[in-house]
Order: sequence, then C-alpha cells, then structure tokens
Amino acid sequence: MQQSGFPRDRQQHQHPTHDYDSFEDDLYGSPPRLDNNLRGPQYQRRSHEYSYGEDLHPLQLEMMNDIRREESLHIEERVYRTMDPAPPSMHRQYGIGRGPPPVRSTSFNPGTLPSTAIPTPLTGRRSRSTQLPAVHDAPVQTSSVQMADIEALFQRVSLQQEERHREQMAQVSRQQEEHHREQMEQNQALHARMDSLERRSQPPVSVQRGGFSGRARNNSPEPRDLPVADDGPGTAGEEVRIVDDGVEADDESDEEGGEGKRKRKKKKVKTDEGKTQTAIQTLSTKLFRGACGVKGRDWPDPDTIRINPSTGVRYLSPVFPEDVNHPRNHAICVAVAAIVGEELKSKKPAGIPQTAKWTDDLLFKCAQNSFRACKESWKKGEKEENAKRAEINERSNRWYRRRCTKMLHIKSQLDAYAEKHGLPAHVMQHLLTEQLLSDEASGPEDEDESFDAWKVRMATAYGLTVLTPAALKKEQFLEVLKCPWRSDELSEISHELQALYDASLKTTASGNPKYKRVITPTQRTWDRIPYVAPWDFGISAEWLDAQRRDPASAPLVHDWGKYGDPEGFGAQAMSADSTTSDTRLRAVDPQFDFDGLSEREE
DNA sequence: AAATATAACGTCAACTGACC
DNA sequence: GGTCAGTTGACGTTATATTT
Repeated sequence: MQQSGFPRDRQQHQHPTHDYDSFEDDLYGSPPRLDNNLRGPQYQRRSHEYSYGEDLHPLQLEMMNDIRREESLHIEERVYRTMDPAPPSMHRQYGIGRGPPPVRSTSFNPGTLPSTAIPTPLTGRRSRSTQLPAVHDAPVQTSSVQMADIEALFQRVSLQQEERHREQMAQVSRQQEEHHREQMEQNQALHARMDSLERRSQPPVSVQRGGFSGRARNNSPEPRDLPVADDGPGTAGEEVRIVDDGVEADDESDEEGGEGKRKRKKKKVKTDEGKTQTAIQTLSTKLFRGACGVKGRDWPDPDTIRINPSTGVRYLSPVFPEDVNHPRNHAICVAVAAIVGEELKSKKPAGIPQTAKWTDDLLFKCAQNSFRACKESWKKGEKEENAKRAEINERSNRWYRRRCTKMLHIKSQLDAYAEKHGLPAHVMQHLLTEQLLSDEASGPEDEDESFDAWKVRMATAYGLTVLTPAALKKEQFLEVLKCPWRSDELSEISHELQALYDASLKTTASGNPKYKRVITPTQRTWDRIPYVAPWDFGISAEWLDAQRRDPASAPLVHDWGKYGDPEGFGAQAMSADSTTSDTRLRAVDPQFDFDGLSEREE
C-alpha cells in the first residue's frame, strides 16, 4: 500500500509538467488544469502542453511578455524564479524551464479554424472578456504574424469550449452529487441491513462474554489499553484490535486472499525514516504557509497582490478552487519544495536528523500534501456550511479528547474506588471506557447564549457568589452534559471517580485542576450513543426502551441490556460468583433486523 | 466494445504534536 | 493541561489506459 506513509506516493512520477512559465497560460485564460470530469479526448492534456519553449513564435513571446508586464504578474514569476534552486534533475522531472514543444490539446488545426480570423464572440458561447487578457483583442497584425493571431483566436475558441464544458460538467456533477447524497441517506438503513446480513453469514463468533468491540469503525483511541479477558482467546499479540474481534478475524480470512481491500488495522511503529518524513512534511506545510503569508483560515483572494513587508517579495497565492495540478499551484508546490530543500540544506530543523536524506520528489510530494492541507483550511473558511461542519468536527474532536483525558485521570482512581467500596478491583478496570463518560462543554456551544452569559450561569451553578467579569476572567468551567442513556448509578460512579482524581490533584504540586466542572440544575443533555454497551446496571431503562422504538437508534442499541452485570454491581451486587459474569465490556453490534423490528416491539 | 487496471484525486475521522 | 491545526490511513469516485 503506501509504504512511505505518504498518501500520494502511488502517484509516481507523473506530475504534469506545468512550469513557472505556465503562468502564461493564465494570461491566455486557459483552464490549465482540467477537472476529472473533463477527460474526454478533446480535453486530453499532455505533459508538455502547458509549457512553452523556443518554438513559439517570437511575437507570441513578445506579446506574452508585454501582458506579463502589464498585469504585474512578473512579480509573481520573479518570486518563483528566485525561489527556484531546483537542480537540473528537478527541472527535468517537473518540467521546469524549457520543455518539449508547446502542443495543446486544442492544437492548431487549420481545418477547424473559423472562417474569419476576426475574434468575434461566438454565438451561444459565453464571452471570456473579463478573463481573457488583451492579447486576444490585439489588432490584426501584418501577415507575418497572422498565424500567431489565428492560433491565439483558435485557442480562445477552444478555451471557450472548454470553459463551457467545464461549467456544464460542474453543474451535472453538482446535481449528481446531490442525488447521490440523497440516495446515500435513503440507503443508509439498507446498508446497515446488508452489513448485518453479511456479518451473519460469517461463522458463529466465539467472543467470550464481554468481548470488547466497536462498531464497523474503530473509534477507540486506545486499542491496546482496552480491557481483555485474562485467558480469552484471540486477545493476545501485537495486533489487538477492538473491531469485532471474532467477526473481523473471520472477515479477513475470507477477504485477504482476494483484493484485500479491507486492510488489517495494525498499530504501526514508525521507523526513523517515517519520522523524518513526517518532520519534513510538517516543515513543508510551515514553509508553505510562510511563503503564502497566511495563518489559519484567512486565505485571501488569489488575485490579491500581497507583498511580504520584510522581504519585499510577493506572497504566493494558491488557487484553491483548483486542484494541486493547476499550473499556479504546481508552481507554488515546486517553489515550496525548493524552499524546503534550501531550508534542509542550510539548517536541519528540529526533528530532522543530520543524516536525514530526502529527494526532490519527496519534497515536491510534501509540498503537494501541504497544498491539500492548506486547501482544507481554506475550505473551512470559505463556506458557511463547511465552516459549520468543521466546527462540529472540531467540537467532536475536542470532546473526544476531553473524554480520553478524563478516562486517563479516572483510571488512576479505580483502585482507590474499589477499596473504598469493597469492590473487586479487576471489575473496576472494565467498568468504564472513554465512550461511557459524559461529554463536557467548555462553552455554550450554541448561538443562543453568549460565552459570558454561559460563564455566569456556570459560576452560579458552581456556587460562586462574585460574578463580576473581573472575578470570572480567570475561571474556566466545564459544563458536564447529561448522558441520557446512563443510569444514575453509573453516573454516580463516574462523578465520584472524577472527584477522587480532583482530590488527588490537590495534594500534588500541580495544584487545583484548571477547570471547574459544573452540573447545572437544568442539565444539558447530549445524545451521543456510545459505541460500547455498558453493563446493564449502567443503562437507563426508560431511555433504552425509547431507543428501541426509534428505527434510527435501534441498530445502535441492538445489544444493550443483554450482558447482565459484573460482580458487585446491579443484579450482581450481592453475588460473589464472578464466573457468572464477564469482566469485559460488551460491544455494540450494529446488526439490526429491520424486518423484525416492527413486529418485535417490546 | 466490454472488462479491468490504474491515476489522481476527494472525504472522513482518528490521531499527533506544537503552542499557549 | 487544553486547544488547534495538521497528519494519516482507509476508503470512495471518476476518467483514462490497457487488456481481452
């Protein structure tokens, strides 16, 4: 697969050889990079199409230069040229410098020329006047240059066609996308059903009671720390996974001989080489942003000319609506690769050993990855919808991280809790996971309440009496969200463990915890359904009943309430017979019988 | 011409590490 | 310790190239 760990390694050495001079194509208004949707023969682009060389007509070159001067784009080109320390091999590889003859896909063909050389707008075709540079409107030259003009006209016609096609295809693509999304939503339930059937066709799973597994996707950050049976089969070894232990193993035996599309999820130990590559990637993105003069998501319009005040050099401006192979983006990647190369040569930044080796190809790929990473950040700032999605994603991530940290804290108090309540310590080890902890919000998380108002509310709930802004400035709160699925008993345990941890902190030099945890009187609830089913005693019976009646939730709680209780808790509270219960957490099984659901209502 | 393989992306979410 | 931006792996999609 991707041996080097770089997602794009399979792209091999087939970079389109846009070069710095490809900016001339921008000048011509050429759509230098074609969408995937535009890969018909008429749009086929050859590696040399967007570079021009010595065999262009001198007047064409002259015109290009004139335009370049007029458009001030020479500044940009100068930036790229001055940034180009690429060795000859890089030039060959990436097409920097003079390339093969400039043959466009829409290459000059007298047979297809319009009957007139006068550049009139074509019927039914959108004018590109705002995008086409003046060269297209240049007056008819003498006969010695008419061919160049004709070619320019032809290019213009071709480009109009290309643009029109692109727009049409983009529209079709958008419609298809929407349709696809709708279908996906409609079919989600069906997919779950099919998954269920597929899984059921597998041999019976010999999961020990309490086998810990997740849903189709491994969502646990700590696969190795998951509770495992002391003597259970299939739990030892390097590749401990939580994904449907038994089921997945069977899947693999069936599938790995085939196309092997579902790869076994291994915890990979990074080699030194891998670490170096990661460090170079990090450096690349840092320098990419540096060369662009952008931090965060505030990517400016690519047409805005920005100059680095300290160096006087124009900042690079990627064209994010286009992809990485757009000539300008390509040139930026080449330039950034060169900058990274220089940086690596002049001084080895942290994390990159003196003996580190790299290739121009690697640096280029890193620069491409950096482009994509930056494009992601651009996207987040670009559209409200994207920003919203990103915000939700970030919040989920933040909460997930908090739960992980909380779990880490709680773990240190399990023995103390067991001792305090006379419970078996080994049961405590398998009582909770990150999934079974409540989420904690560090702000209002919705638009109806300001952060300050939220803070006052938290302070009040916490019992603080001085609520002035000055007094609250230093305070930080976490609003503990209610888990509707959790029983009071399990919530109590979780809260007590947290309290034990907080108490333990007060005895150390690190002092009080940063946050004050608040459970408000009108406790906010959060409807995340854990991937892991708690023991029965930890489930809110009313909630579970309600979920089972909800087709959307029913698959997620399919196995909830089926595992009984561990020793010392719930129904087993008075029993000392640990053999009747398992000490491991049970997994949620996404299996769901749609046919049976309606009849089987409980 | 149909089937298959491959390139070149894109998306998602778990995870990492730098910075505050 | 907490947050945020970035990385990474898995997987999906589409068009093109090659094989049958």
